[in-house]
Amino acid sequence: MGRPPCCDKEGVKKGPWTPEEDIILVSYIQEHGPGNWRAVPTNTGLLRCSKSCRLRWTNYLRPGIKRGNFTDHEEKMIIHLQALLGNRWAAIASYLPQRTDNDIKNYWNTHLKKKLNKLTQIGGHSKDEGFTSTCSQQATIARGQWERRLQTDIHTARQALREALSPAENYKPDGFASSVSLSSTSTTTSTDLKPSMDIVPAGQSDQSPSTTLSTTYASSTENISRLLKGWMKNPPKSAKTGTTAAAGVIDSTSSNEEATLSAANTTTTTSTTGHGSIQLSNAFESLFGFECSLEASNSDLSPTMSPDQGSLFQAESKPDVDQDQMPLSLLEKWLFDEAAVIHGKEVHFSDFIALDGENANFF
DNA sequence: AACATCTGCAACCGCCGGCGG
DNA sequence: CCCGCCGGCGGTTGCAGATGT
Repeated sequence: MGRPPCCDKEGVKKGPWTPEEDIILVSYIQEHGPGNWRAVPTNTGLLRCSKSCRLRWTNYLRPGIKRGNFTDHEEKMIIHLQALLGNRWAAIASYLPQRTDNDIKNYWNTHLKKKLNKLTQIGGHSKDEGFTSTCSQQATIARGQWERRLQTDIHTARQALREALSPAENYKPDGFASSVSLSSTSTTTSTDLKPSMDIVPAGQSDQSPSTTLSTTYASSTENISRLLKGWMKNPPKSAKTGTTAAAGVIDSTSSNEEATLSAANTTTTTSTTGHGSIQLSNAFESLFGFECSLEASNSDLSPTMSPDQGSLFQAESKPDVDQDQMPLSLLEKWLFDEAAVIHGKEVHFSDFIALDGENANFF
């Protein structure tokens, strides 16, 4: 309250980042690992506020970010997740590990909202756009069908959840437990955990690269790409062990990140994380990328992914606090606050989707 | 070819919550 | 318990490039 914004300081540069700044930032993070953003401007000499540095890193420079066109599956997932979660872009982004919340938000605001608006105006009878017609139908019927279906699943879910939570509160799948334990310290660095993704430098996409790419920035992205590749090959020594104290925020998660990122370069995954994330994505793609097979929703999700995979994915690659912390609290609320959820006509599907993802852990 | 309008996206802003002193 | 710091999140803006006239 009343606290001046961090960027009010004189001499803080604003506006687009230059390639030089990017390289400085990447170099610093290469050296120290992500985190402790407060120290970044002072240590690097960048005339940027810490927030700007963090944003630049998480939204643009961070390895594993996929840029360029969204696939149909991604679009469908976004549409449905938005319908279920609302404008909780970070939560939505957590289900699309390669996309940033900013990216998804932009994509929604510029593309999908428009599409859906158009379709709802038309009445949802568009036939020329396979995707959109499918999605408009899904968007309009999804709630009802999901509600019905999910309500039928509620009983089962609740039973299982009670069993899972009540006898020993400490029954948590490994990943879930670790997510809880890590959540307090890894919120910053976990944002950067996009394990086992091919390094797709900013401005380059592994699929149908955007033709609107800024050519003026191409050289910089290449530079950064090289930088990052170098980073992958030579993970920061300090970030692995010694940075913990220095950075203050770096923890074991970061080390995992480094390890995983290193592994990413050789596609040798050191843990199941990457596969978990991919499988979860696939699971959701199977969930949302249906031929309108909403029937596939819950039942398909669970077998696609082992509990460990799902939980590991959540623990290690889900930056969002919802993924780390919401499940338990939400589940508790959901479990014990019956009237709010079950009897209300307006069932909060955000709860359900969280639970749905959680089903992978619990069921 | 020149101008106007539209679009996409990077970045900023303000608020909020967690955490530690 | 209070307060300040820090980072995360969602909404919004501004600009550059694309497209239309």
